[in-house]
Amino acid sequence: MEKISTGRPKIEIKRIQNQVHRQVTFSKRRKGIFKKASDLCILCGAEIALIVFSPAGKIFSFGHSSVNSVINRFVDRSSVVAQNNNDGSIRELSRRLTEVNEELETEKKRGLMIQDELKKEKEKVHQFWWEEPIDKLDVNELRQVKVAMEELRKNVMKRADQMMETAASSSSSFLAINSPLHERKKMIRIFISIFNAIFEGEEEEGAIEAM
Amino acid sequence: MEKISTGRPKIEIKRIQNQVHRQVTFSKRRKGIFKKASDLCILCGAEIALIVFSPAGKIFSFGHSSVNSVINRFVDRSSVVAQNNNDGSIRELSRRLTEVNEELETEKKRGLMIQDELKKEKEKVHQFWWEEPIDKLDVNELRQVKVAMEELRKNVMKRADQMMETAASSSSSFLAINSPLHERKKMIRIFISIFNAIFEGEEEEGAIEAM
DNA sequence: CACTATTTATAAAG
DNA sequence: CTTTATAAATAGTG
Repeated sequence: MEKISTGRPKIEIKRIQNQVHRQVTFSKRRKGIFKKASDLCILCGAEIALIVFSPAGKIFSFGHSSVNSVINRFVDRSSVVAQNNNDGSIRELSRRLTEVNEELETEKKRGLMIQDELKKEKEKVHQFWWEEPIDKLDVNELRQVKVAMEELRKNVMKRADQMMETAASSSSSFLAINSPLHERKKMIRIFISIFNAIFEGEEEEGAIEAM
Repeated sequence: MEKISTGRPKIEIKRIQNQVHRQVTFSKRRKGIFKKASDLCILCGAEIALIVFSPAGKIFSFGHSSVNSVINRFVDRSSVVAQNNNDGSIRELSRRLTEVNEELETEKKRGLMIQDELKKEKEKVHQFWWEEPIDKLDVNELRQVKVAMEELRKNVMKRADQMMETAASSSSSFLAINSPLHERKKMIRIFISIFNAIFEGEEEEGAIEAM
């Protein structure tokens, strides 16, 4: 048993013919060079822009402090004063547009995430309150329910009264603005139904009192 | 004579403090990274632009096929808009920039509003559900309230029954485990109170029915 | 800049 | 993706 691996062979620096092989090497070396760039920035405080297009046309870039700032610095230096008028302003505009576009993208993502969170939060808390279970309440909470029920009873009564008045006088109210007359009458009927649902159960009451 | 070389030490990737040392490292690594860039171009046929500013402000660049061509390709990509060197494209760019800026503004506002709503939703530690106002419900919600109230009535009755059974038999239940007998009796009284609060109001019922 | 002792990067294979 | 053996890069030194 000699070498079970050939190890890393020396390779000639020339175009790699095998397509798959070339793609693999591209990935590995791209990773390597971006790390080198980053290291150089950190170690020496250099400003660097590195832009790489893969043979397939995919783009990769790195910049410190940003690709655009380095490009601008480069363009300023190299283009003497020649294209300061037209090209320069186009590039500047392009740069700004890119920046703003990126910011917009970020902002949209953020918005979506927050919206999602809000949705979850609402779903979590909001089965409608009147659908929440009574089973899990402790003694003190049940006391509060009692008080609240009495309050609710008053409110239902009051609101039913208001409804009646509104219907009788046909005076305008926040409801009347959007509701035709028959709609208001329907609401009144519903209030009465609620009222009845809450207060109608005398027969069971007797059973309880017998205890 | 003595080969007491320590060899190459591992170094941490952080800014090199010593100024001379930093300059030396910059030179060495700059050479390295430019070779890597060149290799990547040749091996894989990638298009690369590499721009480096030394901490002292000196500029070094490498590009295949040229720095500018790669930069232009980069700018084109990221700005979406084709970059023809005429006034039309400037106007178009300007217009788009304005557009995108406005969209960004809207998006930010929307984000803030949603975030605000989320905050409120979370803070709304819920007054306990039975304390929530009935005033703001619409017709459909009121219908649901009615159904829920009927359900609630049944539940209260059922629970009161359970309480009675538990008290009568002294059999263990999830409540009995933690509650001494007098505590359970107290709960039963509370249930009965609730029940009464809900179902006792005959006198008002008459008034409603008169309508 | 040249010289190593070492760390890093990576080509090929699992 | 992980491993392996080896090529390449490079920190400290003269």
